Amino acid sequence: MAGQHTLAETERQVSERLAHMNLDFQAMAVTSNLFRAASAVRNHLERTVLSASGLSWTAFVVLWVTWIWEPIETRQIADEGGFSKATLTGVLNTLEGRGFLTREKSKDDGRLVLVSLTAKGRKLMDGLFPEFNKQEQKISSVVAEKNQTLFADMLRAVTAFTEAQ
Amino acid sequence: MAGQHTLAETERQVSERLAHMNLDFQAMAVTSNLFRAASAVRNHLERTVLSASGLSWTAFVVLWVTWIWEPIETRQIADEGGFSKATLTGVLNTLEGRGFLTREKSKDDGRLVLVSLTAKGRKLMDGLFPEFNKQEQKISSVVAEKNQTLFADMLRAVTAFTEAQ
DNA sequence: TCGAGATTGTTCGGATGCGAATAATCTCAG
DNA sequence: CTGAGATTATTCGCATCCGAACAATCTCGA
Repeated sequence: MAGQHTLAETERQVSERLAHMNLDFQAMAVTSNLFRAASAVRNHLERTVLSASGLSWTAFVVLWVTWIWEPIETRQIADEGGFSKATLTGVLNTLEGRGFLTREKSKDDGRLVLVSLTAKGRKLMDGLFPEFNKQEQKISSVVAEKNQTLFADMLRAVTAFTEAQ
Repeated sequence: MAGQHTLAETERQVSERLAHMNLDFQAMAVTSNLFRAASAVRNHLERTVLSASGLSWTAFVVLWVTWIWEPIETRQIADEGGFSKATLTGVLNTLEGRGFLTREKSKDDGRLVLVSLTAKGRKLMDGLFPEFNKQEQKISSVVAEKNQTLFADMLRAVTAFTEAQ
């Protein structure tokens, strides 16, 4: 990112190339900036916070969701994190191998697997998340305090609508 | 997504579990909803628009950036798309193999590679992008018209600040 | 009771995705 | 002119990532 072209230059070039197509450029700007922002923030947090612990973004999300909800069913981790069950299986293998969490068959329903953090995993999150949140705070501060709630609300609305489709 | 818990339930559980940690919950809500939104929109667009053409999200981004700027240097594609050069090499191999674009060594600088769409690739984007934009429009419509510019501006600010870090 | 259909986690094959190392090429001080 | 350093795309190894197929398990009407 932060490429040769500024965001403004890119948007100008886009409207120039696609002027004849009768498109909704405002909608294009919304989604395109949504992805740029998510991608930039993700890369930043991976570099500044997660890489020191050798965690990928997805691995961190899995740990975080488990931290909040443990014991948690795997299908719920995938739901909360927004990735597929197949992906989750692989990440759980990695994290279980590193000793951060454990899998356990549910007694009530033989199809389900319950995930919990180990003491090591809990210690990792206790140390990592405050640092993670400090970066979140810095990033969010570019949006004026009074607009942050509106910002989060709009993002929530986009999520809710899209998932309902 | 659209899991067992609503967004509100999740945020309540988070503040309950982490109440003792003195965190910035508003900042947490901003970034967490940023990723949920980006992920939901990406999954939705992949399913409704891209899967019919057998395109991954990243492959589509590569084609789109090339469509706008061709002929374009590979390093710029990676910049605009927000992924690494190593990733780009693989995706370019895939797309070149399917006949959507071509690579060509720069005459001015032997290190650079220029990418252009083939007629087949251009035809694909001519057909695909209007449909893609229609979905973008539907998604953006959940944000009130008068707020869309503010929304895009806030996303731009987040991107700019984060990349500058 | 029982079996067809639904649900779940895993496996499989193939396509991203990245950091580090590498070879080719360019730049520019001396 | 020249060679040390910078820049670029690729390669390599490994960890995601996904859809589809699969086996195990559960549900629930007949």
